[in-house]
Amino acid sequence: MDLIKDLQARGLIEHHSAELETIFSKKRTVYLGVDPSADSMQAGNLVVILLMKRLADAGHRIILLVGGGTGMIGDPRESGERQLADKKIVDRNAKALRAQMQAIIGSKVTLVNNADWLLKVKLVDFLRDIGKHFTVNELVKRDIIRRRLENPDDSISYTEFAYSLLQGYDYLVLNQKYGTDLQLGASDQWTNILSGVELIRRKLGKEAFALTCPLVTDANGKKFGKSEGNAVWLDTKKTSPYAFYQFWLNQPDEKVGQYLKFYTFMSPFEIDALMELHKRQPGKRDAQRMLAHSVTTIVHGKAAADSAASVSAVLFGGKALADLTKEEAALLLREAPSHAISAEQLTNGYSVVDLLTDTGLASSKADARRLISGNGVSINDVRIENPDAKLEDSHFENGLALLRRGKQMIVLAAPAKAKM
RNA sequence: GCGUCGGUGGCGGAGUGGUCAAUCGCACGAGACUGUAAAUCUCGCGGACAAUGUCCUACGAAGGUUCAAAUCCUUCCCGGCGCACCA
Repeated sequence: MDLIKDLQARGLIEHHSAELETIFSKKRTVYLGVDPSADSMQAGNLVVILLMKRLADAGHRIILLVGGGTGMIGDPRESGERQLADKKIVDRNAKALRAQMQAIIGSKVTLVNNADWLLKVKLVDFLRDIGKHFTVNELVKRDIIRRRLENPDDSISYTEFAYSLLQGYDYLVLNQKYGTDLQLGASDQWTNILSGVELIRRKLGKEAFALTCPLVTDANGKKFGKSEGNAVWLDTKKTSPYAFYQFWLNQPDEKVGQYLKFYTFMSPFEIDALMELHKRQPGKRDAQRMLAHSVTTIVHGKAAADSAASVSAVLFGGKALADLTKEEAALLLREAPSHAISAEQLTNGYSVVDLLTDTGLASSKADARRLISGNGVSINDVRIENPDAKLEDSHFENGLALLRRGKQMIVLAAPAKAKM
């Protein structure tokens, strides 16, 4: 299937600045900008990263821009002025993001940081050479800016107002330096991307293109926000491969089909066939299983995906810990998050509350107690009912205690000495 | 600069001297039902502890009045609006 049809079948195209046939009539140099406001990307960013990979695989040249310069400012949001990021943090985040994208997309990627040119820009030169090509009349018509102008409590600073010029300038620089002639982004970046398209046309008389994909939303129509606290990160330190796998496995029926198209490389035809099956037996969750395994493979590799699937099968297979085979128990100990308990702790009486906070399953002791009184904690699938409960020998099976918060958050506790 | 209104928990938004760790909605977490789903319902949602209670921190910041302050006063910081200045 050719690229255009594939992208359309997946619903990956939201806006495009010219006919798709024109845009893809030759090999392009494509760029995507990522804002370094965190040290890891998360599930929301992944669609557009994978879109880049799709283009790369189709033979287009790929440039990834980390917004080390624009990240100092931040693009305008719906409401409320952004906090300016600290320079050191931006630098550190930029490095982390760079490595992450490289790993997913592969080797033939050019990486640039707009701090390299934006931080050198002289104000008066910028206003003369770039600012002259933008009219305030046009800028104030933009949705987000207009909304913030109309709502006095959310007024917008000049800094954020000018953000679009910087992004436009990035495109201009990349066009001159690398011949970049296509910019990608999520649809919320559409007008910012067009700034660059316009700027290149006015200043250089050249045509450059723009393409956006839809913003991914969850079942409630909300976008996966980085600030929501429940973000699913690509960094294994922030979200373990097991948790990452579980996230995808838990997607609702209404969304699996779309996510398969957005987040995997299965062909739209295969996906449709799978969804047909799934509709007949939604309870089997085959579509979710496929989604979880595919995405985990893309991000963390096949070995990690296989392990996550195996651990999930054991944990949700309905078997008691005592009934696990040696192999299964070993697998759990190897793959699931674990926590060592010293002999003294055990003999001195180690409370379940402490165990919950020490393993990170609860954010505080108060939180741990709340969870226990809310029937949310179990060890080896036996519910802990007393908030003052201590960890005892009887809690261990095969030398392990499987601590569970809710259904999916698990940590294995094992005595420090006993190695299996 | 002057005047005026405002700044409350992740967000929105009540409260305007004790009954306030602060109504309510959203978000989030747990439970029930299910299919590790959705919808629905229930509970929870600052922290520590000798824990059905006690204490600490918290309503922009710092002081003050009071037996008692999110609530009153002073100063400062930040934002909105109006006026002035400047054009």
